[in-house]
Amino acid sequence: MIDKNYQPADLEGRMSLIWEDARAFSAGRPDRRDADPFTIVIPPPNVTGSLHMGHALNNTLQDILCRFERMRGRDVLWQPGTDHAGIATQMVVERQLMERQQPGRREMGREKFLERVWQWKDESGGTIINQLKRLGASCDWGRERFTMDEGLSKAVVKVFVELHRAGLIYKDKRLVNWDPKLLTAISDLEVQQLEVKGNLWYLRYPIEGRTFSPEDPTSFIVVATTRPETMLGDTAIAVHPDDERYQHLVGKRVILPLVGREIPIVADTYSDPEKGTGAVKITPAHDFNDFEVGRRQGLPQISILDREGCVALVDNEDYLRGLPEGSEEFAREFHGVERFAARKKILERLEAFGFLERVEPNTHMVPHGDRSGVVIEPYLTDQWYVDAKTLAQPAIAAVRSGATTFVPRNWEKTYFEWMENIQPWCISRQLWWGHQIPAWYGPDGKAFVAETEEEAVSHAIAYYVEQEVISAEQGREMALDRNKREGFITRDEDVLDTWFSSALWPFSTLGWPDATPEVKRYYPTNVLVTGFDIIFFWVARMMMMGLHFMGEVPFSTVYIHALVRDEKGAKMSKSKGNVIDPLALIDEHGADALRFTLAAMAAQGRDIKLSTQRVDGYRKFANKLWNASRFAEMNGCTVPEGFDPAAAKEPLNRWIAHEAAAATREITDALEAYRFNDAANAIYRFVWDVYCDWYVELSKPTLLGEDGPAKAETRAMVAWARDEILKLLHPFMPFITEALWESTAKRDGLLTLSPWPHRTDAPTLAEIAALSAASFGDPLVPPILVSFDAASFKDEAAEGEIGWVVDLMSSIRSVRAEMNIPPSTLIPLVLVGASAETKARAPRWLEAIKRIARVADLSFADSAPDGSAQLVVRGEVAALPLKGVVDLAAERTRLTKEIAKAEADIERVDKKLGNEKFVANAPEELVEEEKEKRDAALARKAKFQDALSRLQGV
RNA sequence: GGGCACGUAGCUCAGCGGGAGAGCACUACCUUGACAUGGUAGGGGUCACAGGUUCGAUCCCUGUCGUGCCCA
Repeated sequence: MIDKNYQPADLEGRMSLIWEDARAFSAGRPDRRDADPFTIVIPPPNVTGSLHMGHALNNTLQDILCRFERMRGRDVLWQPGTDHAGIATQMVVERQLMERQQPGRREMGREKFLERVWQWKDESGGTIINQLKRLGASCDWGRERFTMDEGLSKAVVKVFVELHRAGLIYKDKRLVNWDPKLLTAISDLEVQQLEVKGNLWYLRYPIEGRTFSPEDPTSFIVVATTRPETMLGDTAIAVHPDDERYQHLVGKRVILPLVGREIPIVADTYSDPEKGTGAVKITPAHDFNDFEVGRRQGLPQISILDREGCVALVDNEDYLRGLPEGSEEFAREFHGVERFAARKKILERLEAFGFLERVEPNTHMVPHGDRSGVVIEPYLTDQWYVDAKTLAQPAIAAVRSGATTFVPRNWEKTYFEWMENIQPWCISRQLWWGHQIPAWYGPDGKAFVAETEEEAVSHAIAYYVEQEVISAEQGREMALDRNKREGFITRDEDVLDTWFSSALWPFSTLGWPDATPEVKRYYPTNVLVTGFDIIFFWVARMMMMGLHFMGEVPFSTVYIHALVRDEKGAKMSKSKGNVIDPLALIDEHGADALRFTLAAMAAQGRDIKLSTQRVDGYRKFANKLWNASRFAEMNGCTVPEGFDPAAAKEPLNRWIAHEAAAATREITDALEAYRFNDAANAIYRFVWDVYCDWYVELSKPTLLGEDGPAKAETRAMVAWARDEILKLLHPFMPFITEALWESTAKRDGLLTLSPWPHRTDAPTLAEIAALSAASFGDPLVPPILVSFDAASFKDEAAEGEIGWVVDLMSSIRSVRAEMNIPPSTLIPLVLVGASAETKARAPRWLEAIKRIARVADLSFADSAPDGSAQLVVRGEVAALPLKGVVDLAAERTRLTKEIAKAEADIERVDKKLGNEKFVANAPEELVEEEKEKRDAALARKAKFQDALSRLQGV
């Protein structure tokens, strides 16, 4: 029994349990052992995450593909899991400690803190998984993985060690993006360039050997800078080698104001003569460009800030080297001053001594940490790097060769652009939550990279014995006794970038590095579904790691979907307060409605502007299906055992089979091409416009009429078509379809595991004509290539008949509305000069016509009765005698309009056909088509004119 | 500055070389035995603008204007 009302909330909960109990989404089901695998790995959401609209879209699309392929008989593995999200998670737990006024991370110590994070993960880390289940995600939940679980950690260590051994991971001292709030290095991708209104300060640097005077321009050189506080670490001034203004100064030295350091003026093409004064200060330890200039020019690097972004001059040997007497005092004065306070203080001092020439407002881009939001400091530190340039080569080649393709294609350009200019990837993070780097340092700081501490120890001992740092005897003792080597080597404290482990996701989740059956069966995966914002973060890196370690691309297709925005097109963000919570939408409208909305709006290459109104509309769609199913139930519609829809005799039933086949084909084609919106719209139209509005309506007379073969067949067919709908709609609206599947018949199994409707190639008339023409006269090709198997349902006669009924009814309704004839008024219908075919058809549809078009009775005549409204239906005239019922003037107006319309058509076609070039150049079929249109329009015009003259006579 | 999109009905968006489409909103009518979360009919668009290619351009090309995003 189907409930009277469609209530998504309880129905969706119930279906989730049914699927779970049946383990419906388990990969490797015994009955599919021989099936083709179909694999998708989920983009693992952060454990800290809560389902947002982006997740909802991303997972809806993946689920549609998985359910589609599962119904097509594939062995589907949708691999779920979560990401440990280093910085984000650590921040969440630290915040929690602070809110509860508990000891902070540092006070607790590393071990205790990590315990605490794990505890948090166990308690709260499952939130998003449950939310994904509410959305209907058909993942193989039993295989859920976490980037920091044992198996995945093993993969991470293995990858690190192997890449290090291959020279593709190395330690280097260079500038990194340093986050002075989170106190860690971050990668280029985690830096956001934000436009900031600042100033350009013009500073005078006195030239050595001249007496400095603000009045004497020859006594100094002016440099422009946006970061005056870094002048403490300047080690040169650069001018362009071709800049004539400064030729005479190259090679001379200047005295760094306030500091007193002597620094050279060098010629370097980095300096842009158009910008500022053309002379630029060089601070290699605090600016990426300056760092490169410094390297080229052999300049010292003087770091003048500490980890927290405060000036650090006391005991700073690099800074103090070579400075005049009394510099310590200045150093003490500025030591510990925060960077922005220091900027102000230094500017005041420069101004006081006449070193500040002028200030210009200047808007420029400033790097910010995407997590902390603070200004990033280029900072000189030792970090671990991946040689991304080398790893990128095969990854570029794989996309070039088509081993992996992007959908839509244009994202490949973005991918290439980035991959071809890829920079070393800084992978070490000064955090605690994450995979600790498997490197141990000996007493002299030499690094030993190994999979285990034991292994590192033995490498270290061997090395130091050979270096004669320790004796062979000592070495043996240390190897045997843990206590003896206490403190001999210490592990690197840093952890890896979260994306390092995510990069391994397509194979680490399958059990790699072990040679599991899963790795063999499910790698490479079929498609990756993700947003364009993580092509660099994730997709590119999976490509690199997958190719390097598995020797094969991790996925053959990357489907890039759009961003979900609010209804005005603004990016959803907490600060703007325009976030639409998918869970709230699910509560209100149901997961099915939300999913359908997202799918219907997921046109390739276009962002989704989500409106809740639309979601509500699709809930109504679900309600419509619900009620149509109730109608079927109330009329005893079931599919009898062994029923063959292809054997249906009734034209209406043959017609719906034909339409179902066409819809199947359209939906299947669209899904295969990732055109989710086309697929969604096709099923929507089929359910509402075809099945509900016409098929069910036209079947009512039969269903409500006397028992007999026609009624039995119609009952079976109404149910059969509904089942086809449930299947075709299931990937989009899994809950309601499964629920209706369950409640409308006794079933062998779940809908979600039922076979997808047979993809019948129902060729159009044009296709049949083309095929026949193409094969005509060729003895090797049979006249018609397409075999019309039992399930092909192609039926021109049925299509012609139902098409005529539909057109007739629509026309009558239209005229009635225009004439303002109330539904209560039944009018007679006269078919004028009807063909034999029409004469045969019409009585079959009498009941339906009476009912739907509000017709009193039907008769045939050779000419239209006087004073009747006349319609042209498929070239034949239908008359509605309206004498006394209707305003004849209104009918005259209507006919005049119809005639004008026909004339306009004729005129347009004539213009075309009158154009010699058109006739000469356009394809022959098109010219034929135009001629046919012309004839049809002429005939229509004649009939309306005839009708009009008849009306005049009244 | 470089790159990628996008300007189509009041709104949100499909379509993309041969007669302008959907949903919502709007107007009128209808409680007909699945559904008023419904039905029927209808109004509404020089497809941003200007050139070009073509027999033919909303669609292809160029430019202009406007909007958004990514990278430097």
